[in-house]
Amino acid sequence: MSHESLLYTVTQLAAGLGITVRTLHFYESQGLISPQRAGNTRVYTQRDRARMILILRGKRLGFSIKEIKEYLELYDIDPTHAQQTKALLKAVQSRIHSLEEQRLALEETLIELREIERQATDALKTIETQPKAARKPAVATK
DNA sequence: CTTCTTACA
DNA sequence: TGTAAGGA
Repeated sequence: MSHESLLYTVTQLAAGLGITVRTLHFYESQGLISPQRAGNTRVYTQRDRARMILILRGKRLGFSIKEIKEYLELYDIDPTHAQQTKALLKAVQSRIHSLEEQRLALEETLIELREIERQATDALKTIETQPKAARKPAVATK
């Protein structure tokens, strides 16, 4: 396994992943990655890079740092990846369910807003149609 | 100039 | 996560 030695500096890895150095420091502070150190300077390995790719995907799909961290921890131990795969499936199904609930709530909100929009539009149409003489100002004109 | 930590937004 | 600050 001689390919496990490709190393990166913070700047290189950040650029390669399309993120900032600050982001790498952030995930490290959250315990999701733990790069080696050459003195006090961080040295990232291929493994760190692979983990970051998983982290970024998890974030993109809406998972919390905690959830992503738990998944990565399982990924480390269980070699067969059986346990983490089951956990992943569960988390993914949960996320799908959550998003579907949000979609339902969103659709109901849109229905209500469109109803209000319709009523307001009708009300204005009625008002604008009335002759000026028929309108009664709420406040007397100076 | 690059990197690191700490802290606040 | 961005940004700023201060040190190595």
